[in-house]
Amino acid sequence: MSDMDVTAVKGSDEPDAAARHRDADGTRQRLLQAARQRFAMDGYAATTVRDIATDAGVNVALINRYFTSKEGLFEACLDRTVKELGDRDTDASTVDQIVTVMLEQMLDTPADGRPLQLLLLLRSTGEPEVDEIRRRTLRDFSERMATAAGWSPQDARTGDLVLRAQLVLATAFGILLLRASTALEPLRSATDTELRGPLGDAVTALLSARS
Amino acid sequence: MSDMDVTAVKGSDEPDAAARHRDADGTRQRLLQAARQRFAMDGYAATTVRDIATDAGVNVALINRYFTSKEGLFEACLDRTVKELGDRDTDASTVDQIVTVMLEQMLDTPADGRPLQLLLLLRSTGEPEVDEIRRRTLRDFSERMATAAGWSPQDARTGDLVLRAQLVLATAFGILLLRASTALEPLRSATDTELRGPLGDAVTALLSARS
DNA sequence: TCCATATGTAAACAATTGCTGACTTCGATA
DNA sequence: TATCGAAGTCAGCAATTGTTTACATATGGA
Repeated sequence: MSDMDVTAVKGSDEPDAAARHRDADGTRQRLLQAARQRFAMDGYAATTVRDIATDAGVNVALINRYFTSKEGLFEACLDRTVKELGDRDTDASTVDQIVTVMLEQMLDTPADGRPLQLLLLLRSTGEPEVDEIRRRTLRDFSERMATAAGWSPQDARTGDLVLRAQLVLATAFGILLLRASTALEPLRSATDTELRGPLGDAVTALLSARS
Repeated sequence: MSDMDVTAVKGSDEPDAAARHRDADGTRQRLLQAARQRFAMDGYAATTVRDIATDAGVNVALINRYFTSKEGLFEACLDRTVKELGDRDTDASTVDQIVTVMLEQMLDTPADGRPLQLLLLLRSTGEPEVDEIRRRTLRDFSERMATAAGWSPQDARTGDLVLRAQLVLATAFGILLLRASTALEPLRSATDTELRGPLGDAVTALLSARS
């Protein structure tokens, strides 16, 4: 997470090592970014506010100033994930598109921490209220996926499609965990090309219309 | 904290509230059982040695006496899981049998904490040495599964079967997490009967011989 | 019976945790 | 320029953490 080398324009609001001082919004973003990374990778309890502050290159006290508490910072991270997850992929209407969206979510695009976004939904603070947000988000997500796969609440024949969509979700989470957290080979080093085939088989088997 | 909730501990001799005094081996077992439950459900960092001791109905200091440290206790839990995982399912040679074994591992058999056993392999202490044990165990497990599905290291056509087996593993872990830790409905309440169909479809699609 | 030792208990240790308050410093504005 | 508020720093608090130490007590063999 090196600094952007935007040295061309003087007086720009880029977070230059010298110019980023006294930039409250920039500081908030740096904290959010560092927190997402830590929370997603190591979990809530294993992450220290001092870790986050150090990663962000920011004083520890500012976490409490800008986010009230460690838990407040986590909720802010969660909010962003929930928001971005709500915007995205409302267009996926076929199983193939679902596979594409899933791969897109799970692929390493180092610029934004996309795969970490999802991983965050598996991390718990222990507070029931925050956990409920996670649960509802996952519920919504799986129901949208089920809908894209043909689910309609009235149709009894598609009754288990939500469950099946949640199995797809479970697969995605398992892959993310084994890759990012456990670093299991060869899964960890598998490219999206290598993953697309097997993952497509699994998702298709789970979501395609059956007799 | 009443003593009622610790009587669920499986002991060779009955751990009666009166009779269990001065039973070193029984105390070790009570600690191991409580620790597995906590570590698997809440993770390593979120679990307190005092939590474990209270669950086990045992003095905190005995953790260090019998297992040296919190991490030593975790390793002892891990050893047991690795051992039981090594013994089991060396006989699964067809995809159907793999599904059966997976369901057996994931089903709630309250007596022993089978699903928690697997979940433990996702929990990290942060110590690289302990993590390596987890990694190797998962690697072995997935290679055994791939072998059962027809993998041979020489045959290039089965080259991605280990990766596919790890996707099966990922699915299992995801399901366990979403059920036990996140309590996502309807997945959490799904019976093994309801799970067998979808899970069978996914595993078959991942591991069956393809053209 | 008596004592050595295994087992368990209680209290407190040092380190780390999240968090707070008083302080300084910068920058915009009157 | 003087000033006031926002942004950041610093030191330290109170609580919790894993661990250890000193002590109590039960148990079995001499």
